Amino acid sequence: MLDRIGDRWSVICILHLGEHEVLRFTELRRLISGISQRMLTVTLRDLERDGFVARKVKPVIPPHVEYRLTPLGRALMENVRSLCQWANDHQEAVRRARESYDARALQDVSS
Amino acid sequence: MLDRIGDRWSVICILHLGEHEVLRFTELRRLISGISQRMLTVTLRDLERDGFVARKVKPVIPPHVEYRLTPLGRALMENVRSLCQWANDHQEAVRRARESYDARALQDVSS
DNA sequence: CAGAATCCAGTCGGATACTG
DNA sequence: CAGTATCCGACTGGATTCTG
Repeated sequence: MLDRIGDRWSVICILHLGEHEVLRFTELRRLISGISQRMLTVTLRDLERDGFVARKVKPVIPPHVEYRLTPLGRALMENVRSLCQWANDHQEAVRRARESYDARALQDVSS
Repeated sequence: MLDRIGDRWSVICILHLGEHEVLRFTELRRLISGISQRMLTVTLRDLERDGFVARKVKPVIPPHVEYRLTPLGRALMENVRSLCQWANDHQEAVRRARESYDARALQDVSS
């Protein structure tokens, strides 16, 4: 299951669905700028398969498909969100660590 | 930073370092059966670069290198562990969701 | 012991074109 | 609108070999 958490697009999808209750395919596509429609399709199918997202098709023309989090998906979203929150709070520390590491690496090369 | 959380080997490394305080390269390698020495090297260097892991080299022959979590790394580990805990608690639900999805998918094909 | 370097097969994901 | 299908370049990570 950690695969899904480790997947960039899955996380972003879940986060957006967490703030919007229900979203159509194209709405999600617009929210997640940069995602290809192929990856959105694949990601949503995987999330649906795992029981995190519910997909409802309204049989009209043109097609109308809604996505929303299941209770399980909402629970996952809470966890993911708090992890993202933590990541956000400490990203500055990581940035500094990287800078100092890279600086040391440069030193080691020149010596 | 979510890259690191999403990386399978990073998560496993962090978890092991969370229960062992300090580990040598080969000890980690043995604990994480299945990892190649290349990926262990790469993973540890990335974790060190991000400031999650401290690497201490004792200049003896043969080499003796120790890895341990930094305070930042320990904080990350707590988060990761609770997420893994959640994942574990709900993996059965996911398994069922997948089964029912796959069953439905088969139906749809045959109809 | 703890890596570094190289090679290479497999996978991922973007771009594009087509459809009910 | 909401996909599916195909092609293909890029990156990933394992296996292997070599080193202080």
